[in-house]
Order: sequence, then C-alpha cells, then structure tokens
Amino acid sequence: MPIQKVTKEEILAKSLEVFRHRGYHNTSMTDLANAVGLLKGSFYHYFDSKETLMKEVLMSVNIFLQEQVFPIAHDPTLSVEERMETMLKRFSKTVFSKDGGCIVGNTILEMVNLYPQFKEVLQAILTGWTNALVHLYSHTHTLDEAKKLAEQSIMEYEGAIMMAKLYGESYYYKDCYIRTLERLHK
Amino acid sequence: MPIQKVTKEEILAKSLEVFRHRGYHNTSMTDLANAVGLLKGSFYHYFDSKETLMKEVLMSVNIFLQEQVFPIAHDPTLSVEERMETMLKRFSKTVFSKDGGCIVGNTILEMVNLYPQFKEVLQAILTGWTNALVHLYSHTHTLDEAKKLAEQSIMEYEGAIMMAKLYGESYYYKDCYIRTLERLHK
DNA sequence: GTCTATATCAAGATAGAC
DNA sequence: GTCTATCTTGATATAGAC
Repeated sequence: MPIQKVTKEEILAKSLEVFRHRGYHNTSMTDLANAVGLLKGSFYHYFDSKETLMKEVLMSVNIFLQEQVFPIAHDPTLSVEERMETMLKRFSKTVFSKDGGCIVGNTILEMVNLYPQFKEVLQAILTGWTNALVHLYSHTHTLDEAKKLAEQSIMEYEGAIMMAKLYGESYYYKDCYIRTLERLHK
Repeated sequence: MPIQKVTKEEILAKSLEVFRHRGYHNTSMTDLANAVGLLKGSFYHYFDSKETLMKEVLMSVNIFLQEQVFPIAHDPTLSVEERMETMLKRFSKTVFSKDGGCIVGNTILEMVNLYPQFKEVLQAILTGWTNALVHLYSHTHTLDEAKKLAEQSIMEYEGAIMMAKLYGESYYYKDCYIRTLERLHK
C-alpha cells in the first residue's frame, strides 16, 4: 500500500524555488521531481503538464501575496515606514531568490509572448504590488506622483535582480530597498 | 557551383533580432536559420553550435556599443543633453526590441547561471554602459552621485522592458527615458 | 556554400505494475 | 501514490551529395 511522500502544497513550494532559480525553459520535469523527492513519472499524478504546474505555482504566489503581503500596506497598527519595510521584506522572500532570480520577471520575459494565458496572473501580481506601493506613497504624495514612484520602485527592483545575477552581489538590491523607502519622504 | 546567400555579419544581425525577441532557450536553430533564409544544416557551416553563435552575437553587440555608441558620451560637438539623448536612442535601437525584449537582460537571466563564460561579455556591456552614463552625470554631480544615478537608470530601463512586455505598451519605457534625462539636472 | 537526410539526445508525457 | 519502462517529439548537431 503506497505511502504519500509529499503534498501538492509542498510540490508547489519546491517548484517555486526551482523555477525562481533556473527559469522555466531551463528547468526539466526531472529537476522539479528530484527537488521534491519524487521521480518524474510520479509527478504527473499531481499535474497534467509542466505548463499547468507553472501556472499553479504563479497562482499560489498571487494568492499568498494578495492575502498575506499586500494587505500589510493597510495595517493600522504600524507606521507607514514600518508597513513599507515589512512588506518589502515579505515580498522579496516570496518572489526573489538569493542568486538573482525573480519568479515574476523570469516568467514575464520567458513566457508572456509564448503563452499569452500567463499574462493574467502576472498582471494581477504586478497590479497588486503597484497598488500596495501607491497606497503607501499617497500618504506623502498626490495620487499621480505616488503612481509614478510605485512604478519606478518596481522597475528598479527588477533591474536590481538582473544586476545581482550578473555581478553576484546584493549591493544593487540593497540600494534599491533604501531608495524605495526614501521615496516615502521626497 | 554554390552561390553564397548570406554573410556571417548578416547572420549575426538577424540572430540578434531573433534572440532579442524570443530569448535563448526558446529559439531553435531552425528559427534562426529561417530568419536568415537558410536551412539549419547550412547554418553549421558558419557556427559550431548555438552557444558559440550566441556568444558571437553578444561580442558583436559589445564591439558596436563600445565603438559606435558609448563614445557619444565624450563627443565635444554636442551638449551634454544632446549626447545623452543620442546615446540613449542608439543604445535602445541595438539592445531593445519593440515587444519588450532586451538582449542583455534576457541573456543574463537565462544564461549566466548556466554558462558562466557569458559573464565576461555581458559585464563588459553593462560596465561600458554604466561608465558612459557616469561620465555624463558627472558634469552636474559628484562621482559617487553620478555612479548611483547611472546604476539607477540602468536598473529602471531593464525593469521598463519587462513592464513593456507584460502590458504591451511603451509608456514605462518613455517615462524611464525622461527620468534618465532629468537626472542630469537634479 | 547550401542542400537533404540522418544520427543522437534530452525532455515532456503516458501505461501499467505494485 | 509511487515506481519502472516506454513512447513521442523536437532540437542540436553531423555526413555527404551537389
């Protein structure tokens, strides 16, 4: 009688890590299965295809962010600065990997042209992220200014991830974090 | 007696376009050969492998930028603003494609972890780009400030490319262009 | 130098035993 | 639910005719 080694949630979590690190096309089903501790044949018990799996990974990321991360921007028990710091850290932990990967940026660049059906969830993530930042920035800026600042912060973050990958250091990333905070006050 | 249909330079130019648009892993040798007007068998007359081809594409981009684009930053016949504008436009035309692809960003994200030997040429491009911007910004800022502003502009550009791909508009990209110019004066 | 044909291999996916 | 074995496809790369 077979014993269940993993849950679907564990597969999604581990797959997120691998995709974040290696990108989509450069990750094989064998890589994913091994990371989880299964053989690839077993993997298809949980998912029809690699494409489906990626989509579920992205959807689980989106749900987590919408439920656990973006609402921090509205937490009345924290100061605006504290909300920003907490939210940035929590967001980074989910979306970025230490070696300069980003599940959102990776997937946009690799897949949006090829699989247009991925647009929706990726846009949902980026829109949620933008709105959360806009809310924080609008404490000290007009709505239009806040929108520009939010977009600017996001674009810088994505660029910083790329630089981190190329130069192997977190310097750019830290600078970006600091500027995103500073924009609250100028 | 066989007639030569293409030159190596034409292959490099066409391959750049395709890689910029589709990324590395998502481009097949057939795609490349077709874009050039050959069959893939013929393609191997010019290049040992896809990897070699990509490396030569990147090296040709680097040479073009170092010789034809970055020196604009030092052109004494133009104002600092004119140098920046001309350089940004020329750089974009080489490196970015209309649909939100960037040969530099794409390749860093897809290949640096996998093929470390690509780091050198990619770093050469980004270092050249940084130095050119630093030179322009240092007319109105300290060297340290100029360096931060240059890095910030580059990171924003890379982020803007990603946003352009996701939302299918050049809005982010234009904003980024404007801010990169504005930073000359604040 | 370009073509056709083919070798080789990796990866996604399926079938069926346990 | 997990395994082994296998099918199938698509892509890199090679061989040799023209």
